[in-house]
Amino acid sequence: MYVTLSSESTSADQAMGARLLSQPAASHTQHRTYATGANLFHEGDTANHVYEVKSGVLRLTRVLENGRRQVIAFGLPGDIIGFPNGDAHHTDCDVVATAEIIAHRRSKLETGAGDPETHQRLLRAALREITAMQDHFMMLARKSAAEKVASFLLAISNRTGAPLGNYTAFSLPMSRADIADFLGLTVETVSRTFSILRKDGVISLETPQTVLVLDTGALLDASQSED
Amino acid sequence: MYVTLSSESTSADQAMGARLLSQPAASHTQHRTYATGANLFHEGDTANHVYEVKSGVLRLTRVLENGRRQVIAFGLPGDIIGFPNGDAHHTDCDVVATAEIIAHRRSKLETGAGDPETHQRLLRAALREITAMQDHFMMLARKSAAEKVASFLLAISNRTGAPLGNYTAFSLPMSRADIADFLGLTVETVSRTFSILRKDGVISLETPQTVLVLDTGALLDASQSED
DNA sequence: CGCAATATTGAGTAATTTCAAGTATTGTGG
DNA sequence: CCACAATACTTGAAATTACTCAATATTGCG
Repeated sequence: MYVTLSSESTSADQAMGARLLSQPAASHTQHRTYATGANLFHEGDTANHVYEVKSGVLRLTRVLENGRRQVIAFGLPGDIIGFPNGDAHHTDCDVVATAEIIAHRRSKLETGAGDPETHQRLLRAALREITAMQDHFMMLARKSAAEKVASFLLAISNRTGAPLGNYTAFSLPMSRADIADFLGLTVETVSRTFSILRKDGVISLETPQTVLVLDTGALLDASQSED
Repeated sequence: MYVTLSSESTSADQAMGARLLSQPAASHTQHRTYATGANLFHEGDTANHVYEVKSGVLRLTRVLENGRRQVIAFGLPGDIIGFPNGDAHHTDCDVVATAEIIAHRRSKLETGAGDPETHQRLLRAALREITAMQDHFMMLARKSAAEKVASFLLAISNRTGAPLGNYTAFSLPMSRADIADFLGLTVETVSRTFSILRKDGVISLETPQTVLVLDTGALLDASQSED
């Protein structure tokens, strides 16, 4: 059971600087709330923690020299992210929707000494992450734009959706550009695909960030073309 | 330092059946040689081991219901593959080129008790795997066919290439279909791209499976379009 | 040597991107 | 609170890329 504290240190200027890493570390587990736009770490930063998302949404990104960007993953509640390779983080991690985060010292992942239970939990999360990324491969390499967008909406819906009458509602805090960079599409293609789903009565958008799934079956069909 | 034994049990009929998993396990580490075409495990199999590649090439694949296939990774010498999620493997693993394999019991990954050094080594391999997959994301989502093929050749060249005069030679034991399914392309596009690289004097193919890199610089340029 | 499997090449097509407006939405200073 | 600027999203048309289908060539194996 985790106690989620909204510490007072949530202001943008503090959060933006990832002050977390420079704080005196009294315990091995820190609870913090990060505001939208805050950065948890940059690519190349020394990795001292892995992060457990209790609420909100994080975004892991990687940028190629020529500016092309890839969103590696979104961190939703329940996810543990920021697994380092060697001593450094290999992605940027930013807050897309105000998030309560538990920071676990990296040593808890690396050795079971002291807290074997957390060690096991983090290890299992890392292995789960590998499987999740393999799913993402299928998405990136072997699905059409329509299937990608439908799969994405379905995944978010299943993870964070709430029933609303016969429908399912959820918020989409990330931008169309984030979605495009996650799915390997352009912003225009993502937007067009949303429009088609709307025209077909599969979803409805209260605002561009608020989705109502009207026909889950149709969305499921759209997520995996038949043949 | 590892001693690589070519055990006598290399015949196809034994290797094909992944007999390894049903053998009495006297030790926690087994050395085995698997012939081309052999299967180490299927998706859904109970995962008792992770596999360290000493020589040869393995292939990890995943298949969608509608038959679309994704090659998740190739296991080259030095790689450790087959990290399970829960108790089951989530990919198929087949041998593309006769391979010497060390099977480590899964327990060695899961707990440091007994052999903390191997535990650490396997854990680090899992984290390295996450990073490698993130690189693969950029490839699948954000590169053109030409860039994908060039990146792929470069990666294999760096991992397994041998100098030959001023050039670099290596073998490409996997089929064009495997390469296509790894890069998210069709066989035809892969073949065409090879032809272009050949016409441009970047590579030369002794046989379709034997590559000679004539101009590493040009290959490097091709792997990351300028802008 | 001949056959089956694999790889290459060609032509036409479908899908997504690119470029270019246009329309909302959001945030900011007056 | 409003006007304006900036940002984000949507839509359209043209261009490009990779795919599909089809035929041919090559390779490897029995």
